[in-house]
Amino acid sequence: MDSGSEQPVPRKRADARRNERALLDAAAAAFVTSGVDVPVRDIAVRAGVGVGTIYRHFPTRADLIVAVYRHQIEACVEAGPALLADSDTPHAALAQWIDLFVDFLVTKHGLAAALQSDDAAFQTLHAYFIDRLVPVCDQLLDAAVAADQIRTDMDAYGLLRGVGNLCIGAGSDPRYDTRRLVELLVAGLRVR
Amino acid sequence: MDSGSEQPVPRKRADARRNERALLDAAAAAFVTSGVDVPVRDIAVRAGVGVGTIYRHFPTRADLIVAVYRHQIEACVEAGPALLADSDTPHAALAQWIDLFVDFLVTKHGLAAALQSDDAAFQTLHAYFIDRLVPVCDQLLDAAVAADQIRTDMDAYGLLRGVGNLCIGAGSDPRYDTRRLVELLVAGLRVR
DNA sequence: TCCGCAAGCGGAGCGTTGTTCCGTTAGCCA
DNA sequence: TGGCTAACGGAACAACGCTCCGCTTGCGGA
Repeated sequence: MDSGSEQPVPRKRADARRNERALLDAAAAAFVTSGVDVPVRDIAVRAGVGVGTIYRHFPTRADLIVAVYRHQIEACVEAGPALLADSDTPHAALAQWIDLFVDFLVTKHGLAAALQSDDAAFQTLHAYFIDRLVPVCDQLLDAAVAADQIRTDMDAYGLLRGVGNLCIGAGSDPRYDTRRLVELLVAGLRVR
Repeated sequence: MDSGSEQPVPRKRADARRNERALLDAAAAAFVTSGVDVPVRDIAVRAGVGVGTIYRHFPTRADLIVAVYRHQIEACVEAGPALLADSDTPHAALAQWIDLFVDFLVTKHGLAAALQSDDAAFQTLHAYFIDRLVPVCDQLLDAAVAADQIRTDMDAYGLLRGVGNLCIGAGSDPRYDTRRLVELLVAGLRVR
């Protein structure tokens, strides 16, 4: 964290900053209408730039996705400790936090699938989610374990991937109720 | 089911039958080494045929996948009633049957993901699985419900899709334990 | 204000894959 | 054996990810 009066990294050119902003807006809009798998060319057209400009600012699709959703993910990260402090029980906090995570995922068409993809282009995406969310989930799990509310043999990584997987295809079929399945999973976590 | 001495549909030409067999073998081998997303051309080369021949025999990738795995899926279908008859409790039968399903899915790289894909090319695949497996699962669920062993608010379709989803990415990361998560899901099903 | 340079841009173009289409080949039956 | 046509093969087209390089333009210095 530099507190100097001037940035050590030289400021980017005005058009570069303008394009980056335009790309983020265009990508966000494109993700809503066509999912995170929307063709790169479509995003470029929306933003009024060439495809080369996209790759210069965001080398992989994962970088673009992370940039678009960073704020929401961070909000989810910060909600963890807050829920733990406010909820009646650690298990309730865990359930509510997972609900938040599900809320986030099911509204981003194709994101849950991209998260589990073994495509190299999505490695950064996977890493970012793991890096930010696993510690929070770990904290919630630890608290619930300490309160003797859940089994001890489930780790945060596995749980988050499981929940993420259950969010794949949400909304594609009215008979597939993501939330009920997640609820089932969390219920299975309880000690009996 | 026609029991006449001759088929109403004229027998296919010898080369056509030979190629279909070669394609099934080639596809099975290609699926093992490269997953069910293996490029069509690769399968054609393995089978020693042109790509046109693939599309003539199997109009969509789903048709080819179904043809390759039909035997194993039918075995799973038939195992349902057998387990129900042999197991100690309906819930045990359900758990064992789901284990069989998981066994099948986790050994087919990419199949679980294809199953949930909303790609039109996989619609037939999805439909076939649903058509064959949902009734069996339904039977097992009904028996467990009748024995007061599980909750009544879960339908076979939702459960199977949930289990299928949990199988996505199996084996891609040693920290992701598909079987434990499925076990958790089935545990959450129990009445408490 | 003007100049020069390099940061940044755009999109043509290549490689990969799915899918179609049609000229050619070769089983099958009379 | 001859001819009809089922069946074949692969060229060709479309869609997409990604790279590369000639051109543009923002910006600091004179």
